[in-house]
Amino acid sequence: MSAVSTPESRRDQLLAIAARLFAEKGFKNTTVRDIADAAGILSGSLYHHFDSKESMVDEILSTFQEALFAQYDEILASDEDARTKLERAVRVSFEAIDQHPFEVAIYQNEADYLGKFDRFRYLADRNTQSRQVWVTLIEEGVRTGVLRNDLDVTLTYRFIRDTVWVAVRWYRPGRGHTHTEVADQYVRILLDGIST
Amino acid sequence: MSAVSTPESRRDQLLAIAARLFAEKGFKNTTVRDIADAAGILSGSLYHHFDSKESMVDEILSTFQEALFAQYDEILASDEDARTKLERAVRVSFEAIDQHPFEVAIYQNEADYLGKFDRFRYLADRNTQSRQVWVTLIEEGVRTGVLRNDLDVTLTYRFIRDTVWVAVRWYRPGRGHTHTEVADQYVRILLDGIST
DNA sequence: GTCTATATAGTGATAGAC
DNA sequence: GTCTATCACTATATAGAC
Repeated sequence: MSAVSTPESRRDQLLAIAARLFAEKGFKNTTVRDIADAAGILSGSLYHHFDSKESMVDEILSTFQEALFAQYDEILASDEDARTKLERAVRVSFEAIDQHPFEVAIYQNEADYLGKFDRFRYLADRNTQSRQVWVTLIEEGVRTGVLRNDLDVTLTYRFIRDTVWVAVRWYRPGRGHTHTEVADQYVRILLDGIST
Repeated sequence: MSAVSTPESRRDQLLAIAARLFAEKGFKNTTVRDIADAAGILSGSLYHHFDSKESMVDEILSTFQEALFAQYDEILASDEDARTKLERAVRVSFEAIDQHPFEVAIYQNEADYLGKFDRFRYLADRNTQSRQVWVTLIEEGVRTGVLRNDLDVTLTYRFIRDTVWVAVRWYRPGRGHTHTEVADQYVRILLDGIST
């Protein structure tokens, strides 16, 4: 069992199945029986692996976010110019949509609602952290003169954040454009606009 | 069915309450008891006004979409230049977010899932119609030289559509910016980009 | 137009056998 | 690791009284 080829544990298989269903139908619309059916077992058997349905979505979201924010931290800490860092942050996000579409979709669709409960408080915290990442990069860009100085920073932050993540609604890995091509176009529009 | 000047019917009051809850908590997360509680009645009493919870969201969405698409049709039919029409379409959308935030939020959050059921097939039809509106305007812009001719039309359509509607996630009427100010900034970024 | 009372079905979760 | 069997609870919806 080498590190690279270790077969996915049963637990991880079940989590992957649940993630797909949560993303496609929504957390509340997905029953534990749906998950068990898709896995070819009975619903009671799921509770050998997980405490609750809530635990499943919790593990899916927290695992994904940990990996994503490690990437943002790396970019923030780098000594590249602001425009490059902003571009990299956008590209990392599109890569996440490509490689973890279900996790991104679940976060986009459920975080607002789930974040209200104590157990999912970390979702709101991550949201704040994400805001800091983007705002830092935008302010640095304005300060160093690579971005327009008449930008409303908060509005621009929301524009970028939403613009990037909302692509999870239509982007499908391996269909049409690659995530790199999509990121190219998005960065181009974002930086230079669509007009002549 | 009520005339323009008559006070809001009980039915409309209940629909407004349901719309707020569906937008805030999601359709599935909102129970008929939640709606009845918020209205100060018991859940059974709701069924004097509506067939089902599904009928409620159906009426909310179809009524809203009818009004919205009438506005798009008017823009498409006008003889202004492509850039003006595109701007107007963006502004009409932000106005909808301002005046019907709950309806827009419900559509954004639930249309993908609901659209799979026969009863809500019109949601998918409206989606196609919306695509035609934006693509028509973009292609006219490229043809008349007011938009860059290296744009991927489909990608640009998705960019604009998503960019506009996703604002419903954070925009709150009467707080911070007006919908006109937000539209100004969005149009500016969309057309000219954020870089110097 | 609302309430009382209740039918009916679904849904998350548990205990113990295999 | 999964199944059998089932519990407790929640949810939509109905019928008839007021």
